[in-house]
Amino acid sequence: MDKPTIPKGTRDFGPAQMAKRQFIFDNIRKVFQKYGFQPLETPAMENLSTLTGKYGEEGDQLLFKVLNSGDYLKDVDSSKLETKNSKLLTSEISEKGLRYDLTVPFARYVVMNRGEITFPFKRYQIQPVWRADRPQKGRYREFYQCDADVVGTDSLICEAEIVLMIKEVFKSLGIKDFTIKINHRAILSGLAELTGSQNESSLFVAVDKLDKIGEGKVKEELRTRGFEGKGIDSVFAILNFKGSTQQKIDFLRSKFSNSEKGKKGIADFEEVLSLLQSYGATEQHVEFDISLARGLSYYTGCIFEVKINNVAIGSVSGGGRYDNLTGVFGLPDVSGVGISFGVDRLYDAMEELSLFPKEAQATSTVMIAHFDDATLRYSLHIANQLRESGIATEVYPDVTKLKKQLDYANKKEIPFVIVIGLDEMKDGMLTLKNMEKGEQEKLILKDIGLKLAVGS
RNA sequence: GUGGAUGUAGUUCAGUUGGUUAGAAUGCUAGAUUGUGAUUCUGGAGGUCGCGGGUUCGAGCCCCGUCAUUCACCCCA
Repeated sequence: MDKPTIPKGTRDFGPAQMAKRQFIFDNIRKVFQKYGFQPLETPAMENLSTLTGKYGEEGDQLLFKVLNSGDYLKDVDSSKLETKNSKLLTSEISEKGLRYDLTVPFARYVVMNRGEITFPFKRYQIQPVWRADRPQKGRYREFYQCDADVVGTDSLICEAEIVLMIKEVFKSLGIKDFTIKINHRAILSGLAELTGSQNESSLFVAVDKLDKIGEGKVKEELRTRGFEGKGIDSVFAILNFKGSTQQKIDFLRSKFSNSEKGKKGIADFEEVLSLLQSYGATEQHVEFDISLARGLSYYTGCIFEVKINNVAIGSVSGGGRYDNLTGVFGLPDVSGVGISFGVDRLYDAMEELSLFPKEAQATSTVMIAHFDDATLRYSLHIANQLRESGIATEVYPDVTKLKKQLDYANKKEIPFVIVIGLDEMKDGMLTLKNMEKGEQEKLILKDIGLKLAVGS
């Protein structure tokens, strides 16, 4: 029998990891709720027809597909089997797939429940998603996303509040050095117009790699994709412009005098900045990045991406506005905007930066050690009273040497141990040991309760 | 889908031009300490060297295959 394993790109999370992950989830959830978002869960599986075609051709290949139940080959036309064409066969033997992100299932939900939903609808969703690509650093086949989206309004207040939420989430997690990159798809469209090419998406994909592969390679890629030298030069004249946000805006405005799209993008972006000011927020952490494109093709307005500085991991959060997402499900003209936090990458980054606070390593506050059946039995009602005061308490369940019990408490990083022997049982003065300092004192239960309640 | 790297104790790794019985640290366990952990000292358990084949008198080491892990590309959060 081989040792058991788990599938590539998946992970188990032990108690220590879970405590830290919960810390991240809890903080994100609190922020989402504070901004008026309500929870939603959707199934792990969606109909394949819901998922395919939403993420581009590459995305379709990364979908995990679920085989039909029962004898799934029985009714397949044998001539189709003979072709060995897996794409052709997929639709015959699989009609369900694991969700690839949370936005598309959300759009599906909105369309299905349009009658009951009050718009604007603000929902958050914290669930795993699956992608069948090859795992590497910061990339998993199963990972959690924390999404907050608003649909049914095109108010730029939503964009501004997304920026505020990002700031709050990072503040609560203790991450100080991060950058919120913002751009607007219409600005990119304006850029595309300058090249005179119709091939917008190729331009976006190439430009998005700018900070990763550099100007030379981006130009090379654009050339091989059929962009003209003059157009490329005009794009880079803009991309290479250095200056403050306001200077960038002014510069772009001069370039976009003939571009309706470009002008619209700039106006939106300026409005978001102005709204942030009205909230009393600063532009700290916010960067106008004209090269930011983001891959998902459904974005149409402002786009966001958050990077933690000085950590070699991809972006930990991203989002944007999409005007047409519900359109593919038959509900046009519903605009939405959303943000997604990648918990797994946040975890990796925070671990690398040693940012998890002590509280995130949740364990019992106190353990009760004892010597024999009588003291063990006596310790049970002590435990009960401590728990009634809201103190996380555990009793060492076996009668064994004190050394072993303390060893256990030490390994679990339980900060306090109450030692109960015959003496303690007689006079009610319990021995409270502080495991960190190694000190101990004798106290009555009530005082121990007070002390631990304050400490925890 | 493409390319590189790595597979030796529970874990992290060492292992000489191929040479006899494969090591260390850490962890685990028992004791020094019959009411005190994380530090100290002593003992013990723990390995089909990923798997299959080949070369050789002899393979952890060389060759071929295979599987797994991992990094990068493509792509993407």
